[in-house]
Amino acid sequence: MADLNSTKDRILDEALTLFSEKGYANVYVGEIAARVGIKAPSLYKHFRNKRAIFEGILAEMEKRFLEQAGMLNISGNDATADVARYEVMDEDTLLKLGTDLFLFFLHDDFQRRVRKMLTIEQFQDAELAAVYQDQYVDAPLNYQAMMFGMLSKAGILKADSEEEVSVMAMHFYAPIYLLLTVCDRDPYREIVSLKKLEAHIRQFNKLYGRTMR
Amino acid sequence: MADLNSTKDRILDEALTLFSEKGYANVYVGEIAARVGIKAPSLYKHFRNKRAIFEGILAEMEKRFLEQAGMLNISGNDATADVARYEVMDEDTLLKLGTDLFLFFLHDDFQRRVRKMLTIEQFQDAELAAVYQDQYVDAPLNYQAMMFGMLSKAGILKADSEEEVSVMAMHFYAPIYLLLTVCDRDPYREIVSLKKLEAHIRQFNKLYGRTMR
DNA sequence: GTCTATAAGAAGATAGAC
DNA sequence: GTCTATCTTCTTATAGAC
Repeated sequence: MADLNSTKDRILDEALTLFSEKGYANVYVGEIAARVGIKAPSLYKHFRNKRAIFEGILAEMEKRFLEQAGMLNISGNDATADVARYEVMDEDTLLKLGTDLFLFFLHDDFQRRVRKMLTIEQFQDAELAAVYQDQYVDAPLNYQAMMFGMLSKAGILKADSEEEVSVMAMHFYAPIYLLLTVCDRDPYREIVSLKKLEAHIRQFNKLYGRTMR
Repeated sequence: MADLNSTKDRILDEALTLFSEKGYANVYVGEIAARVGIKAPSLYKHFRNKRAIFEGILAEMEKRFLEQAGMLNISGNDATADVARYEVMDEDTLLKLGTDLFLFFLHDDFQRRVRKMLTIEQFQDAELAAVYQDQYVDAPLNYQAMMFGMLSKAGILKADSEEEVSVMAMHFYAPIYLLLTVCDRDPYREIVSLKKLEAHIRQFNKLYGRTMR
């Protein structure tokens, strides 16, 4: 899917779009083919069967998720550098952090389609559920907890224990997650959701920020 | 579905179970029939077609949701009575409130299956998305906001404005929602999630409770 | 209301020409 | 690698006996 000029990648791309809108079972191979501009039987020169297309999408997904996690780790492993980076954390920086996370998940085309597809297909198979769990729950919570842990050690946020930090991460991320699912369901709610997101983060900062206590 | 002795209601019940596990398109009428203990053609004496079974479930759903909303309104309309009820609100009462909400959504068999079915089918049709939005986002948030508004007027919780109350409701409910979707995806995470829920509510109380400030 | 038999059609997949 | 023609299977739904 990296190169949308190759037919194989265009198949994956169109299939992902359709799967994310209608679910795997409601998409017919002829539909995918039509969007690519070929006939159904030609698909079988690129993929063994319909299932293989789905698995091709999962493979691409895994590849991109790993790249993404790698990026997080690079910034996350060097605690000293990170503390330095976040030392200047104020309300507007926190707001930007949350909004960026939200908008990346919401607007990145690949992210959006994969998330919707996994939402539909998550109950088919434990592996899909695990991918969803990791990507949209555990990884963001762990990342936020790591960051807030450093911020609280640096005296910027107020937390008395490791557990408080992990709850703090949930308090920061759960509203982002909720608003994300709201916008996936109804894109017209995006503007209202962005306002709610901002109100959430400002109040989060008021509740947890050292300067306010 | 009220009377599970009638074949018609047993069809709705088994269909809901299957739709919530595999999605509408992956369930065959013969499968539903087999669970009820009849053959596929016999189904058509009770429902015009497969779609009518799905719509029968939606009708039952709407009926139960309305009953449920009625119950909330009864307690919600009389503000004086509610303030009196919540005046003794302390951390343990708040904890029970949140846990009850969580466990009702999670364990009530009808709720659980309907929520999973709507999760799978939400992108098929704007009406299904709207039902989901109302039942699992807007209604709980409005209810919590109403309650926290009263509690803050009564001086039990700390909020300076209407908007703060609505953010407070999101801070209370969003983690509940997130943990709910986690448990739907993987029931083995229920025990851990209940612990996280408790930690969340205690910290919420610490952040927003008047007594702590 | 339930059954068996069967029609009708949809959808995945293959064969083989170009 | 793409096409047309076709096969096969699966699934919904109907007909008509009991």
